[in-house]
Amino acid sequence: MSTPGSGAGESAGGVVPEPVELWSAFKRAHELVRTRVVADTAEAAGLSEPDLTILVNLDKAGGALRQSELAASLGWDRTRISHQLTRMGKRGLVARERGDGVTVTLTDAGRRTVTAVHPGLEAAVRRHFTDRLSAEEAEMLSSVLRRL
Amino acid sequence: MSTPGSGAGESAGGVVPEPVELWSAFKRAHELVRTRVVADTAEAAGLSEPDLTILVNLDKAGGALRQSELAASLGWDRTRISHQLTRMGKRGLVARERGDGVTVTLTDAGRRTVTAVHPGLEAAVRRHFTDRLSAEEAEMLSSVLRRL
DNA sequence: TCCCGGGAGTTGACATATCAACAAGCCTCT
DNA sequence: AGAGGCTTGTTGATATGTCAACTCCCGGGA
Repeated sequence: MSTPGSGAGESAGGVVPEPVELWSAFKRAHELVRTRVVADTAEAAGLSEPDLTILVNLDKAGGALRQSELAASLGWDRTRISHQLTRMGKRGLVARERGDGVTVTLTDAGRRTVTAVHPGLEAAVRRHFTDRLSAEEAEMLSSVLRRL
Repeated sequence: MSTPGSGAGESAGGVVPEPVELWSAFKRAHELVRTRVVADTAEAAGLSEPDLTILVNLDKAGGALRQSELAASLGWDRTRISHQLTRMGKRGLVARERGDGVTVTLTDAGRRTVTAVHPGLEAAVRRHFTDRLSAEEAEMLSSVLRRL
């Protein structure tokens, strides 16, 4: 299926990839970067990738978020968040309070953990991801990702 | 808000995003697109996303691959592939043969399934992913993803 | 008031992913 | 031949993700 069928709107020099191919490449890149970053960071701190994701997101938001907002900001399902927070709660990284909905808070231990891990995380993300992009690529990628 | 739109190459005033932020955006976009595409395709055919991933990859390779090559082309771990193929083997979608390593083959049922699902998959990927990218963006994304 | 419907969270059962240990084939060196 | 060491694949235990109920709360109508 490599032939376009109709040579509509082909621009010089660049080949517009097939949709499914591009999506496969996207998944593969995600997989590779994720694996490498996790190997370089979470592992060292006794954290899993989802742990780290939640901690970083809460930290970025100032330490507290409504559970539904946390879910939305990650693109996660509500049951996934619920299970994950339950596990993290048992380990003392986060706390939940009922109010108007449920508010999730970083505990002191959680804050200490994310503070300790963040420099290594940033270094790993640079090493395995952003350092491999030019400035223009990073900007374009950022705008594209926001749009999805 | 600087929206590049159709402007090419000009990056006046563009803000290069923070590494961790960009990575979070990447993960979120992956999550959202994945969820939507799966909801529109796999669900209908009784397939999970990993099932679909394997089937499409095998199909693209002509129907057979060494297990380690399959793993490498997806960025998957060997135990993940092994478990996944075991599950799919039980459902008759793929078969394994020992030889120089292990060769994974699409069964007739597997081939029929992927053929049946492919049009819907392509439509869903367009709808939720590539249709939201300009041609230049798709090209650049493709080159960036290959590099990772 | 009662009932209905939707949003938000939880729970338990099952599917998938990860980790550590193991097995088998295949080199090479001695 | 036989002892290491490397690559590939498997297995079982545990962690994480998904699906289908279910609860609880709230805000209309009739």
